[in-house]
Amino acid sequence: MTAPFTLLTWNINGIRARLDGVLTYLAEREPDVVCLQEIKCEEKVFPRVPFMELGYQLQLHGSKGYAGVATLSKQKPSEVIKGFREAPLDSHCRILNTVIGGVRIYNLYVPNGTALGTEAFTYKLQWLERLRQELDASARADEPLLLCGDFNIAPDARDLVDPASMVGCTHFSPEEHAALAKLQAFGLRDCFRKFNEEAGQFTWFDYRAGAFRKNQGMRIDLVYATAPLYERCVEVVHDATPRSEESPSDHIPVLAKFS
DNA sequence: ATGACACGCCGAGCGTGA
Repeated sequence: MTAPFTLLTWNINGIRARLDGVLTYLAEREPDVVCLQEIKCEEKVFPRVPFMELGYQLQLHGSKGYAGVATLSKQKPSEVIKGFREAPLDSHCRILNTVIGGVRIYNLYVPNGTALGTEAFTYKLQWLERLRQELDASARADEPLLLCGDFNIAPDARDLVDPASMVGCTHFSPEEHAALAKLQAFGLRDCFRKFNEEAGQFTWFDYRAGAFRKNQGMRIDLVYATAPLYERCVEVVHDATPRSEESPSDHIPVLAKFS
């Protein structure tokens, strides 16, 4: 995109349970591109009309009651790919790959992994490995490319409350960090950390035990960009305000501005 | 040490989340 744009990435934990809040937020902020994760519905059930009325084009990749991603944009994408390029294609519906205004944008809901040693954990690692392979085969680090979404990995010790207590747990294991590092080694940089080096800057808070009130969470919703786009990144903000609204998602939105 | 919320699943607990 030669023009400036704002990007919003937000795991909304069910579009049907969150519709009013998301619409209100988009109407206020008017981001150019919106990457939603965990829409938790099939494409035919997604409430398209109110988003179209806000001026968005909708690209959906969803399945019944679980996972699913949606990319909304004011400008019509020039390319839309659901899932990986090569079979097997993303049966959980976790990847939506679009080109909007000349920028390839991967909207990602990385598998949770459940627990170390489980099939789900192996799936998470393999999924990240496949993503790196796809980038190698189809993308270039010297072109504008953006990966954003719910990575389900806290990149470093600043990105959760008590690293010591997370040893042996998913989201902060050496295996996941290695997979993330390998993905990043394609030539991607963490846009939030361009502007903020502090610990305790979280995007997800457990619904239980007053975690949000106590700022006990994790930074797992991330925006990665290749160098040409990273240079154009002028702001990344975690916006906690929707968490104080009624019936919030357990994730807060992340807004990134590019000049 | 454990549990604590919430979603969507054809209707009740359950799988899943992180």
